[in-house]
Amino acid sequence: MINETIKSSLRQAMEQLGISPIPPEINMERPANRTHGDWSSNLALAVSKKVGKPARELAEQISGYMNANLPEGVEEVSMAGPGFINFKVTHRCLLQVLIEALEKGPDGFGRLDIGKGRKVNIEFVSANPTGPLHAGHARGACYGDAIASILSAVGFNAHREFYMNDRGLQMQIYGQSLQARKEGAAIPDGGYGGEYIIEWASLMPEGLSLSEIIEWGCAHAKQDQQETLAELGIHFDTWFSEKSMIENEGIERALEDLTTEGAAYEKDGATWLSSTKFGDDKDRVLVKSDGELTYLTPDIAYHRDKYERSDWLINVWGADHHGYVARMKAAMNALGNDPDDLSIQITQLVKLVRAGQEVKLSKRQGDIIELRSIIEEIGTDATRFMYLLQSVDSKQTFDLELAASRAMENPVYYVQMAHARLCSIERNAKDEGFTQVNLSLSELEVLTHAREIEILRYLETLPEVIELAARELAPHKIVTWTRDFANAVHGFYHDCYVIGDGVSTELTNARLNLVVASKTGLKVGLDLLGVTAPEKM
RNA sequence: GCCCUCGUAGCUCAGUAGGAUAGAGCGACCGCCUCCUAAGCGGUAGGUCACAGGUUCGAUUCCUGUCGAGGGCGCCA
Repeated sequence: MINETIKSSLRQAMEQLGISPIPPEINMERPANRTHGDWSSNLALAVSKKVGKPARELAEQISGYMNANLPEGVEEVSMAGPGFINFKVTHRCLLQVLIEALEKGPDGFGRLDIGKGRKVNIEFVSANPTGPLHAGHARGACYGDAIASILSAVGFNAHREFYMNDRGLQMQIYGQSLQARKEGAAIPDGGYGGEYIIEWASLMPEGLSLSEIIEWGCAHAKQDQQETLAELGIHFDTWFSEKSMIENEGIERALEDLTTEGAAYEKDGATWLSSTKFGDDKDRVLVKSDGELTYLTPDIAYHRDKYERSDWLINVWGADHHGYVARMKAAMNALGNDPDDLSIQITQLVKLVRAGQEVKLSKRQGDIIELRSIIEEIGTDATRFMYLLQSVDSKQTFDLELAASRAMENPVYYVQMAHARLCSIERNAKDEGFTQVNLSLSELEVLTHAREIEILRYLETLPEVIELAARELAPHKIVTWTRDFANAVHGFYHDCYVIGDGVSTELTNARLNLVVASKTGLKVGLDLLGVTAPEKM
């Protein structure tokens, strides 16, 4: 990478000029303003104090030296502002990204190996098996799946996991609700009042016992959820059953070990976790005085199980669960698992509007807008793209009507259209007898138009963007890149004809390389988001 | 009361491991098709980065406080 080359030449320049101390880490960044160059270093500003000379003076000295001894791939070094050293990269160096993208293709370009095959377990959705997935599950579903894809792309061994709370009181109530609806009776107090219960009860076989009803209901809910997730292209590696930990005594063992570690105690007829010892603000009940487990206890056993199977755990939880973070980390800490290996990502709420009007998420008692109906309304691609559009740290609002529209102001269409246009150029070129053939650097040198340079510059940043998205578990950074890159593609499309009068054969061939490389970039980005890259629209 | 996330253009949001003139899309206004999808491209207007302190050569970014929005503080799940 060119920035590595620049770093070592900076270091060399300091040595030659006798400037010390040389910092262990030299910081290279992309200047916000392109006229400042392709790369920039704040080296002079950073060391100015220690060296005892003004930053501008140091920057002047270093850039002067480097201009006289230009590293490979650098065209110009300059000092600017309060003491930045800016680098302008050569045209040839910029063109290299084309060769890389074309050689690696959509399955290789932008892939890194920072994960080194480490196992990361991503638990997300984990809806109760008592009903269909609803609007509230959408953001976590899209987010969890996207970070799993991104982490895979940077060399982690990613595992998608869904935790099913298939035991406990709420399953009893769910079963009783189904049973009541089956018999045409009123649902019990605090029961599941949703419309879907009536429908599901009618699908249920006659004459089942309550425990059989629960088993049927659980399986039915799971299947229903699986279908919805499949529509979104989300497939879990593991559906982990809470009940299975009763059968294999995992919960019991967790309780015993907490007691052995001195992290659990008895009080008022209940068993408590001394979570305050490990950073929580109060102790939490593990076993209620009636002998029933709280939600926390099986979840502790479950997380411990995940620790045994993975190097890194990521949980995607809704904002309403954030209060749960401290106690889970405390419990893991008590059991001797490093809480830093557990990342808990909280997703903030999403508000839906339709044509400017807020969409009420809960329709009536027990019924919430189903995720399925959102997918039906706006389509799979728009669902994924829109839910990934913004940082999960922020509350989000988006318009269903806009997301469903086939119009330029719809960001999904804007990006997909850029890909479709590139494909269209390829098809038209083929009709004219041109097919894309990988060219050499010198043959690509005809690509000098400002629009072409802009594409090269954006394309080059994709691997960095993927790395950042992985490091920060932030898929929306990839979304932003695809939107910016699509903008560059549309500009190129508009101003640079690939085939036609006045375009030389050499230029057509070079531009076809740019077209295919750009397609690769868009495809890589969209793949990571789980959005299709259409050939035609 | 305590905890979490957020507050950036009229609207929806990027940006911040401290850096140069704070960006995009939409909306408004003005241009651009005899030519690969005008489902597009370009331009103009629009900002006290909620507010007040602090740290720093430098703060939208870090710290403290205030205000505002949403969420959470159960022997519920």
